[in-house]
Amino acid sequence: MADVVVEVSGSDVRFSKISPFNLKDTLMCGQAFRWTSTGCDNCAYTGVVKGKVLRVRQEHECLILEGPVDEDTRNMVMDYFALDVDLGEIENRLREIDPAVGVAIDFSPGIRLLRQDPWEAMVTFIISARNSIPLIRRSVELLAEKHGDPIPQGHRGDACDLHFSFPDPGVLADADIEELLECRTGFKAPYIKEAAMRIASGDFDLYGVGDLEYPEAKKRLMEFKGIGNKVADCILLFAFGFYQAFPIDVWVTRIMRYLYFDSKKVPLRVISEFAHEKFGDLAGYAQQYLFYYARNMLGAEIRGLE
DNA sequence: ATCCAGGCCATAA
DNA sequence: TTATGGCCTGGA
Repeated sequence: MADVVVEVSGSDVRFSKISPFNLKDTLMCGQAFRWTSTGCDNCAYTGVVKGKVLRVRQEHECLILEGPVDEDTRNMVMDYFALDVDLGEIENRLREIDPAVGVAIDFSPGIRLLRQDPWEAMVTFIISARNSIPLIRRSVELLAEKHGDPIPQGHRGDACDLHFSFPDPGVLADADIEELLECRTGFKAPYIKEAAMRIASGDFDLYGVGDLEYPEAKKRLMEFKGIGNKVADCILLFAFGFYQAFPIDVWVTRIMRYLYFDSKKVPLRVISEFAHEKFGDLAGYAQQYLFYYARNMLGAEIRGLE
């Protein structure tokens, strides 16, 4: 348990004692898709989280939530950034498990795994299949603009541009496939509608997934069309905080083969078992550092690996 | 033009 | 149980 310190300075809220912390990498590493850099010198980020427009920035090793915000929002942000998690200890434990992961951590320390809204994460990562980050971002934004609610910003800073909440399951359940296609969701459109209908009808208790054990939770999610191994792990890791989840995309596949399998072709199942064995309940964090490192550092070197 | 980018599903053996 | 092809989309 981290002993985060919360203090109000002016209208802003400052969260300190959360070192190591890298806001940019945390928001832009591919786990969340509704943040954009704003403000002077792109030093701040604006995003929509659980129906609220947030503006945050980093000062030294602190997270600043720009205000004024009420106490609920403050607590929501603490939970969203999982500030109760002692990331320094996690990074050290991973370094001990394997210095190779330590290299990835040193490349980009302070990536916090967020606790996003499960429904939004579910739709987002269904969309992510066979898709690129810019297109995922656009699809999610289009869904919000066309089906979400405008969020009144009052007198807050950059009020000139309007933001929209992510639409509830009931709203997307009532949307036509054609409307979902207009959000560039492609062949995933029917998957989104079906998921929305099951959740809106109460047929599936999405928010209860967090109370299950990891294997059972994953099994349940994978019963949805459009949710396979990787997408299920993304939802479990980035929304529910199942840190033993280990999403394996092409980049993780490449770096895992490169580091542990002599760059040889290995079934994903083998990589998955290996990761769970080696990293245990820190697999999700290991994945995030390795993924980021693979994409941004080793890109050209391991691209050829399948 | 052709390829491919942070998968999944249906089908086939 | 593992291996293929197709799929929406849009940028390189």
